[in-house]
Amino acid sequence: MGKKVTIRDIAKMAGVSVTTVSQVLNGKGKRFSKSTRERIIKLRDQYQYVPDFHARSLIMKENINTIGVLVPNVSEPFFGTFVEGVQQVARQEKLIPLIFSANRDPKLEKQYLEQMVERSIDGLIIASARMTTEMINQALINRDIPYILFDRNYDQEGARVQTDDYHGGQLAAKHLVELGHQRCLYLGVTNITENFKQRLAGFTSVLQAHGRHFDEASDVLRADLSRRGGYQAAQAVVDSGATAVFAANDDMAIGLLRGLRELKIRVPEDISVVGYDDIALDEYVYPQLTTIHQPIFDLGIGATKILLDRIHNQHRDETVEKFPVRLIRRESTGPCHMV
Amino acid sequence: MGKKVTIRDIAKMAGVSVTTVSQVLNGKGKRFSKSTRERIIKLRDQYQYVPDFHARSLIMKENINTIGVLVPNVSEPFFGTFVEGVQQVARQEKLIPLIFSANRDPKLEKQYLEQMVERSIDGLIIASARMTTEMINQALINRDIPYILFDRNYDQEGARVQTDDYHGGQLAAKHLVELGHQRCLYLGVTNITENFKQRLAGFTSVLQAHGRHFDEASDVLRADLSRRGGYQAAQAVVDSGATAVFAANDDMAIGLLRGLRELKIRVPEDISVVGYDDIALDEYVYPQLTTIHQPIFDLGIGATKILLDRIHNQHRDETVEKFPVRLIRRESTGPCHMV
DNA sequence: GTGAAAGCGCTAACAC
DNA sequence: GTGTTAGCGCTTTCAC
Repeated sequence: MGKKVTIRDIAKMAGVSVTTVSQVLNGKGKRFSKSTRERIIKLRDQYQYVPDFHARSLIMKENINTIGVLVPNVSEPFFGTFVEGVQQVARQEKLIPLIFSANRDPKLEKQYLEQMVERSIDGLIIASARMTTEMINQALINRDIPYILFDRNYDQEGARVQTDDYHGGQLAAKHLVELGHQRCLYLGVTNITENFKQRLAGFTSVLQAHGRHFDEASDVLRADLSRRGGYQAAQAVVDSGATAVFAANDDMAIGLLRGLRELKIRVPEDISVVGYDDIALDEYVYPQLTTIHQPIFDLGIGATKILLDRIHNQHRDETVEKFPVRLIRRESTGPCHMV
Repeated sequence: MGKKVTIRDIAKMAGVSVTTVSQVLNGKGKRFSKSTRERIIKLRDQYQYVPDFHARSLIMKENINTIGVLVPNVSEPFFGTFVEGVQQVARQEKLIPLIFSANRDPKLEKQYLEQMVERSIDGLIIASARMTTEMINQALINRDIPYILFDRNYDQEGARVQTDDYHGGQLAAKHLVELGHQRCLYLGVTNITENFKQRLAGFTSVLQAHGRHFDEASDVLRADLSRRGGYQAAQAVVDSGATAVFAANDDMAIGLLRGLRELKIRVPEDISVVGYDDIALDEYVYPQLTTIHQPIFDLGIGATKILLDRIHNQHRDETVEKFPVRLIRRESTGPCHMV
């Protein structure tokens, strides 16, 4: 316990200068005698000397091998899986991922962002629907830190990984139309971020193309983007008389499933439910959830790889990497049984 | 974009010395004239000057207001909720929580730990069943960093938050005995960590006290500590002929629920299932899971508060704070229907 | 082969 | 009221 051993301590004990120790320990000590080198190495091991991180980064300015990851909430399965993808690449590349979970609080997000910048991270992955590019740049204080955006507005600039939400919405609608449903509902938030808007737009377009009536005023149910939100919306869903619901994400859908069950509504016999994301949980709820699959884990991997590329190659272009979505049919959807 | 503005730049522009700037910006500038102070503040805002973190911590050595949180896996609901508890306190206390998710990989855990130490965090919360106190101390390189243990072996030293796992096991057994079950199974890992051992011991003790036959060789089913593990164990559970199962945690129980459903076994009519933890999901699965409640969120809060106390007051005692567990009866358990 | 010296950006005694 | 100076622990030129 106690005083930290510094490079000077080692130098003194080895009877050499700090320069020598520094050089040797950084693999630049070819010019020193073998005996000196060995003496220093031995001392380092013996005293468990580790160079001070701050002193080091004060000089070196880069190559810290740290990336920051800002997500709304790690405890949501969606972001949890995303973070796992990031971590997988991080492990391979010997990167340290600093995870920040900002609880969708813009002020906190900004604060965390500033913290990361101060701590001289090499790059950033930002999954926040709330922050505008402007806010991000401001927090980055014009420092030249590469970052990748994820799960956010389309209308912003910046490199990012993205899935085709519009197509996802289309897939959901097509599936329900094929099952014969006449009246379909969208359950979710309508205007918060572009990705949700896109899902809804894709959904609407297919519905209308098949002659279904759908307008936002009557066929969109707003609810909190959470299991609880979906749960609480169950009664409204039933009251609407619709036979199918497309939920903005799986969490809502799972909540809705519970709500419907408690109201003695059978899924899919009475009402079909489609979710969005394909979180790991979907197979464990009852009935198993039909959903639009997003490759969440791969998105984490992809985002990290792109980031690394930008860190090392100083790309200034705004790559947009698209990942495919697809329908996963499980048990929560079925043919329309309305007479 | 580009050069970072330093304290010297500000000083030059304000026509004062760096000391003046430093003092003013750190709220220690009472002795300076108002005009000087205002000039400096204005310049800082204008150029968005932020003191360099590393330069700062090189001198200050503490009061960085950062704590490290090491968990096996943020994407597991249990740890996700725990981390949320930590974050709540962190927000209130203006602490920055650095979250590390080490995927139960001891080497990674050690590496992350070292990283945290280097980055001069003020304290640590370690949730790892794998690391021994010795390993932790080694990674901490004898630096005097306060840390709190969570969800791990009892037989280690160190301050920690803890729940009474033995009692939890007892509660589960008592519940099943009261429902008339004769043959009960324990599904889980048997000997990895003390908390699981305790659950099993408590469970066993009550069963035997009530004259039930229970021995580890035949009545303990081993499976992976995950939803998948529970799922895969379903057939074995059925084959055993038992009418009730106590799963080591909720994730396993939820997996088991799915497995039993697919095997057309009714829960709770044919088999009762009790989980452990009371993760938020329990109310959303079908049937809703009867479980032993651990105050996960509160444990996060508690751990953080104790840590803060230790950071500020330099306690050297090894506080062990106990949190209560209780049975939450839901739908997955019922009277034994065996003839 | 080795080391002295400069300096990264900042804070804090201690002068003036 | 304000500035000088001395580091924090480290890396890196450059001289010997």
